[in-house]
Amino acid sequence: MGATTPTLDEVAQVAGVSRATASRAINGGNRVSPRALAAVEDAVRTLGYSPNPAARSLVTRRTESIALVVPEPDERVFADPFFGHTLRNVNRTLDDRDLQLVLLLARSGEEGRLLRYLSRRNVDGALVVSHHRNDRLAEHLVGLGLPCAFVGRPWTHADQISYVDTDNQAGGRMATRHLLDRGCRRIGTVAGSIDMAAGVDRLAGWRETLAAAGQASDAVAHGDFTEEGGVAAARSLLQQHPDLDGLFVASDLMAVGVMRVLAERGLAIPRDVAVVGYDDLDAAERTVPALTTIRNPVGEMAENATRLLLEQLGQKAPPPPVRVIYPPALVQRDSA
Amino acid sequence: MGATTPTLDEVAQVAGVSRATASRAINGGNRVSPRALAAVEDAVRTLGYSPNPAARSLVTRRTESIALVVPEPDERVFADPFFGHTLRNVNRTLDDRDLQLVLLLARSGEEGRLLRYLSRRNVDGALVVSHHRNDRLAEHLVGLGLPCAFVGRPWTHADQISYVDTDNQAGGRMATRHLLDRGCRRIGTVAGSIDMAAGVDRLAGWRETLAAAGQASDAVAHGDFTEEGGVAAARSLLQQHPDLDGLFVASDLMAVGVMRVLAERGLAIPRDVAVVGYDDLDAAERTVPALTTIRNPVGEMAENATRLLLEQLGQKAPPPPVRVIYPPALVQRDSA
DNA sequence: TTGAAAGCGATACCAA
DNA sequence: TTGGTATCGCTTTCAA
Repeated sequence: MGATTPTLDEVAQVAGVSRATASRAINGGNRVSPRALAAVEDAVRTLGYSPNPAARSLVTRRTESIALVVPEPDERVFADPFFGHTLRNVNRTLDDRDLQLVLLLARSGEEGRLLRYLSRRNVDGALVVSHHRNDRLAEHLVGLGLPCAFVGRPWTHADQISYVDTDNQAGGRMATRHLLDRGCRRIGTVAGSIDMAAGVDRLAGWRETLAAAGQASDAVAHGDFTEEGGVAAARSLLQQHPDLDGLFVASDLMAVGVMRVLAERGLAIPRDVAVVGYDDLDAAERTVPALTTIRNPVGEMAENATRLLLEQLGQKAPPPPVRVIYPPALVQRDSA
Repeated sequence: MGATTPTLDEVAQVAGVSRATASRAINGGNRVSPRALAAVEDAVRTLGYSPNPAARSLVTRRTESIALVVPEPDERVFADPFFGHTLRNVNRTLDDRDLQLVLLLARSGEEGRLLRYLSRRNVDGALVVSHHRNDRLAEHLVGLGLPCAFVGRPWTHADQISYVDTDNQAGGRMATRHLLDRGCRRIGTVAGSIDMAAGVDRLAGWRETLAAAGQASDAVAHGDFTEEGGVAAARSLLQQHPDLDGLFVASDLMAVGVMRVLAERGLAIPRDVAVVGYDDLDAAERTVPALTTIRNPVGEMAENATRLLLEQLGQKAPPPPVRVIYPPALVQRDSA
């Protein structure tokens, strides 16, 4: 079977109406008599008709799909629960609307294909997550005039783009203050990538708090937000600063790696070294001891970013950019 | 500014050629004089032209994109390293071709939207992963005549669909035999979902081997291939059969949960209870003790399925379905 | 409420 | 090698 897909013309013919009426009947049924509507619906059913999306969007100039853009080598995407939570909440927020979500990953480090896909307006809008300093996404999207919303502050064009974020610097301060308060005298950090706003801001919060307390802020190692990155960073950090008694780790996933290293070295958590993570995703509850961490409202952020994007899709003129910043919160468990 | 996107007509005008020539120049440049080609390329650049995909695919009847279909509630997708590996290898295999990969998840359990998307031929082909007994994907795709390939044997229409798989039953036998060989006398299993071929086949292999050895095969609990599912299954299994000394767990991820439960109960692995997992993804190396498991060539399968799909895309007539079955292999580590 | 007809922006055939 | 032109399948005025 699958010979040829029926067209709207055939539907109209079978229903005994014009193509125009058939079209109206299919799209909401406004200004169509009940009689004609029923006839068309019947015809659609018997013919197994489904509209050709190319033909449709050629005239409507809409694709009825939006992209979730993750400019990230795919290995990382699935290892990090952050993405799973985000995807899930985006998807959930889309439930009412008849929009298809298209997940776009930067294929093997080259973003050309990704940008081209967006340029061609294969989607009506884009949600950007895990944006890096040197990807050209913000610039590209603004130039394109494509509706978009970022999860996490864009590096450039931040005044022209709607985004949601948390106050990562405040989170870094909060974590560091907690370590100071529980008596740590030598506090290091496993920071995130410096090409991501979250990495930079959390580090700044840590540094600032130590400076205010008159402590040295030289014990820094950078991870890449992966568990293995946490392992490597912890190793080099402990190597250079064996006297550390507190660690602020810029993500829970990295903290898992860090805790593995501490365990290997026979260092007790929190007695020898106290550890504070960041994110409060499921990983945090499962570590031994349970991880004290800074809660990042990942789900709310994803949902809200999606809403910001959906709002733009209706409008013809781009609405003024909106910014939503969530406050972080300390979740105390057993590691600090 | 994103006023209006230039059309091919404008490009042609600027380049001083006809629309037909401009089109040829853009698509491969065959039968176009070097002079005309250069002029068009210039015009494209200065105008910032990119072709309208809707208009294009209206006539070519191709979308230049393929779907990775995951008929799975999204929570699970990201928790399982299986998907990450699959996605990554699919993506990698696509690197040479200028095809966009579109990830389609069944949104909150309803597959209607997903099937509709495929019906409309929004993609040129589909790769299906994690297919369940009661989803209508195989039937739907065959009915549609849409090129497709499955990772894992389809429940229906298996003779009309190309797919790759491993011999899961042989894997189940292999794992169980290993437990018998190391002296286990009372072997249970945490099986996978019975609505997935892999779940059923691995269980069958276990059962068959115990029967052949004259042992009881009544200690069965079902998990859903998640870590939490493994925890729950292990609890109920140990409750009912406290005398177990060997466990075949149908996925590494579930095995992680199972090992947590055993640890809680103070049961030593493998001394008190030997454990064999399935998949051999990264999780297996990280457990303590390291997990003995059955290796599933996930990467090769994904790559091969992608190739099977790509081959179909060229053809006008559907080529005969191809089936590739990989042999499983036991990877012995410390848990059994 | 209906239908005739004018596009939407490309590709591809065919004659030149 | 080129360009005129017929499509592709649908939505959307506009008159009736």
